[in-house]
Amino acid sequence: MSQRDPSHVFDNPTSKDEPRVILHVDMDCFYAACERLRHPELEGESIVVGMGYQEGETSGVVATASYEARDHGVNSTDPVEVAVEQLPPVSFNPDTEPAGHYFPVDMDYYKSVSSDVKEILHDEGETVREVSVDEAYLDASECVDWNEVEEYAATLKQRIEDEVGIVASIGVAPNMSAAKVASDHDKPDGLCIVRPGGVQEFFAPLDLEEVHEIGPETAKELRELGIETAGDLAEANLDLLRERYGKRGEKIYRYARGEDAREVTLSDPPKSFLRDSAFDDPTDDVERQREQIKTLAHGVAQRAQEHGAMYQTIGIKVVTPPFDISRRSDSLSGPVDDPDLVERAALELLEEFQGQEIRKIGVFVRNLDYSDQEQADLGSWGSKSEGAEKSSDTTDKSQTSETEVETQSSLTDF
DNA sequence: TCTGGGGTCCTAGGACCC
DNA sequence: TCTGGGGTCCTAGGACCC
Repeated sequence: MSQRDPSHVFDNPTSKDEPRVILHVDMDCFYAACERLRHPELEGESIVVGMGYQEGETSGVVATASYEARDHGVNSTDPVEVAVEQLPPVSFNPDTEPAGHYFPVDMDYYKSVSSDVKEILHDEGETVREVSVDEAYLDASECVDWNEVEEYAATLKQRIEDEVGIVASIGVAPNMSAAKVASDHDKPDGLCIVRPGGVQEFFAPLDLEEVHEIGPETAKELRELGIETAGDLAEANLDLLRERYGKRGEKIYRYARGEDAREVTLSDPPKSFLRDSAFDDPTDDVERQREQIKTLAHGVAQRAQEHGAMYQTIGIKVVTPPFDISRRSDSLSGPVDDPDLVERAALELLEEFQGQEIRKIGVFVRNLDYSDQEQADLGSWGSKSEGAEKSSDTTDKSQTSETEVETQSSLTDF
């Protein structure tokens, strides 16, 4: 874009006559495909990858099920306990039929496979936005014409299969939202092209949930208003949608009409980090809760460190039965990198939940800072600390260590 | 089927400042 | 002492995505 003719400098780059060529690349059953990649003997077999699952146990939920496993009734987010009833693990009894091969999630490995794929994408496209480990957008407007799109996308798909060994579904459209829906449309092993003139027609018959950013809640509400399909939504009253859903109302309206002006940009650095984990059973045991918090606090601090991020806000997420999510957080006067402080702060925030049964617990940091400026003075930590010292906390950074000692005691005294 | 471990954005309301 | 209108920052919760 920097090469544009200077006389066009006042043009809106998104409203140029030439429709953009946007691809959405989505790997099929990615975790299962990765396991198959390193276990080629499992070709054609049912594979289930479980989060929180451990060999020989039935804890956790299904992260990904291969299509063979889906044919036996195993789906994403099913508890492993339920999945094994449909499809017993081979390890339980090698003679049962049908049977599935169960694996715990191995993110490091999946990330390494993913980066091989992303390398090809960067090689083929101009701008690549990596959305998650198994998904990315490409803007190919400058390197391909709409009448060569099919060949371009097919080549990309083939390269991924040949060079990495896994199958991706690709959607091509003049904007991101349509490309995303298209990649899903012919899964698995899909290649779906929605040409500039055909976007509205493509969207009209779709189910509400297929529109980006419409989940079960919104879909239910919309149906109560008599809106059943994307086509209905495209013709709904925009003012009413705005009134009811704010900015999102307009977004889903535009998406349903096949309109999306977002540009494909490089991914932003993370804005928050979270480590959370569920108890096997909800527990009100304070010691267990505190131990969990300590582990998670150091885990999240380490993750921030690995990303070179300092944090200004520390918080906890608490899930109590049936599934009520609460968050509590506190902010500092400036960004820090201090795992022990994360632990102390998280433990203090946990006190509010004393005596309550907790099903799941997490520690997060937010308000990230990726520059390596000096750590902020810690003296003003916590909105609950007495206001008296507040006036002294902006002055001299050389006093940090002294102030930190004070802070430490104020955090443990309650 | 009650629910794993990550993330994002938006909104509402309170505190505080001028 | 009572008061208006506006801005900014922060927290908490909801909904969504993978």
